[in-house]
Amino acid sequence: MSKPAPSVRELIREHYSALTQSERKFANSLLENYPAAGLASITIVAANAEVSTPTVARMVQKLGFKGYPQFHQALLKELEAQVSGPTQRRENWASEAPEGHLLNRFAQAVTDNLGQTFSNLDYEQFDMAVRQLANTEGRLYVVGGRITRALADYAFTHFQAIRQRVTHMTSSSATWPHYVLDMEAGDTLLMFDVRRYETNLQRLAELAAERGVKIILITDQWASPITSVAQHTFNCWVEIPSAWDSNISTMMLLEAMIAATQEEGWDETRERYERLDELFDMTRLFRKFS
Amino acid sequence: MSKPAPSVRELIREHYSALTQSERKFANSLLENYPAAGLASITIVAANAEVSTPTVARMVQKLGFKGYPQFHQALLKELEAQVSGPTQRRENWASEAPEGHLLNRFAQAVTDNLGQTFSNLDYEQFDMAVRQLANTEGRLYVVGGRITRALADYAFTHFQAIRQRVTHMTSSSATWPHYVLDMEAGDTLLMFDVRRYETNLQRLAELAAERGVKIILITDQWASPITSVAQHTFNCWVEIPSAWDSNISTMMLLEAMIAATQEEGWDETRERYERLDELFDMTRLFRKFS
DNA sequence: CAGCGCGTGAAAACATTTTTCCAAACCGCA
DNA sequence: TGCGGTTTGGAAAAATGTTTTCACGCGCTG
Repeated sequence: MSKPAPSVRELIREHYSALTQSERKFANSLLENYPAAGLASITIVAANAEVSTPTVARMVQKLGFKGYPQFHQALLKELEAQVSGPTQRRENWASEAPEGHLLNRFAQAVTDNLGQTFSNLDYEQFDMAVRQLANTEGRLYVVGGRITRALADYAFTHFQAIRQRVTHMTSSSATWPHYVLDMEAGDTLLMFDVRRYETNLQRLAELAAERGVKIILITDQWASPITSVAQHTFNCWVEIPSAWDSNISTMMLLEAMIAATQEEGWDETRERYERLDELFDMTRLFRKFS
Repeated sequence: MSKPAPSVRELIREHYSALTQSERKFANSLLENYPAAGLASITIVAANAEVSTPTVARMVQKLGFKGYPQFHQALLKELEAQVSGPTQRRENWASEAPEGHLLNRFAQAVTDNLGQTFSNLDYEQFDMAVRQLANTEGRLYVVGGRITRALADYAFTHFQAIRQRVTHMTSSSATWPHYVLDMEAGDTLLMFDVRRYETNLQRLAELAAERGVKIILITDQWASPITSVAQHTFNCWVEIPSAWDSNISTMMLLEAMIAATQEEGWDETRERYERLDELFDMTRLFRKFS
């Protein structure tokens, strides 16, 4: 063969859009546990993925194999090539990219950041902050800086779905005084401030604190000065080999908070969530999967 | 099992003295090309070693297997263990939180997602997409859906910093036709579409594709239908134990793209970047660390 | 050199796997 | 709600793989 045969993984990617729902179910099962989930007989493999044998048979044909045995052989070849291959895959999330490829350097940095962030996370603080976020007696204000505005937006979109009384303070600091005017003791202010800490944000934090607002601050490993007026501060590791900072760990923390908040107030908010879900269902074109 | 199962290699050595001539012939053939020479069907394996099928069948029974299929399975297991062994060792980001704490469950899910996303990433596609993103001859349009709007915003903020001619198509789809009007062949459209794929986005993609715009699609593991008109599609794993989907891996991919784009066109954009940096410096209050 | 026993593989019998076919379920759509 | 196309899995048919049987050949032994 002149071309290097594409891996089964690649074949799945390539044909994924042409696969039916059950076929995807199998594809996912295979990708999740690759390639082990494809090494047994078609009967067993199908049973593991909870689809029927014909489904698997049809799918491997879609991938371009003449039949299941061919597919099976292809997987074996890959496995074997990997074992006898030049270097044992590196322990991390090496993509197939070459050693020094940006993707791999990047993956390394992200791993480190997430690891650091997690191990420096005080889960009791986390739980308290979550309780605060789930408390719907006060309003919840969300605000971010130049870069973190997107995160604040993301937070807003989700919190809005799971609780009432949420406000996104737009990035134009000119409008902030209006919001502050309405803040009351018992309200919560979720702030994002990573380096180039912004003066405006600090002023806002001070004003809010004076009014008795509880501040939850998500910042970087060097900690924004807002820390001093915040109830709860969370530090996220953000360094990557680049001129700017990564917000993946920030995002991770945020999502964890959203998930926890939702779990916290699930009984009360479930109905709300389902109603919203239905509203979207009414306009959607494509079905959500199982 | 209490004892670690002995490898087939060991079994052969152990029983070697009890093997007949033809059986040894097969044993040697297997050891010479281990374990590949034992992975096919008994018929083929026997033919390769130039012995008869019964010989192989008898021998594997001598080794202690009930039949050829069991022997075959054992070889597979070994192979698989070899491959997944060192790789599988996942970093444990466990915070100090208790075992079943949401933080730990969440960390687990995120690890899996990032791992999956990375290993399914086609780095050649990635490089091509990056080259497209770095190409400033055409405009770069960025757009997202209901949830991914925040990501599109994040992308916009960064791309705007590193290159010229970037447009963020606001989330209100009513304004999209105006943008499409101005699109030209050679332009690039960076789209985010994760499930509950949105009809509007698909229409937009189709219109843009018709005008010769290159589409880079960032979607989830189930692939938005936009795939069919996109130049480059990237799948991000998004499942977490929650009613909604995680966008951490999406964010990771996005950041990797931004980093790569910046690296790609660094010489041309460095000056631009520094100038912007200075502008921010002029208004900031707190010093950037290190 | 006849007789015995073991090793071997052809071929038959058997078991399993794979494929094909088809009817039922499902889905989007009018 | 009913229609038309697609998807799905049960079951039978076909193919393939595995095991067993058995007869032949070889070499050793008395």
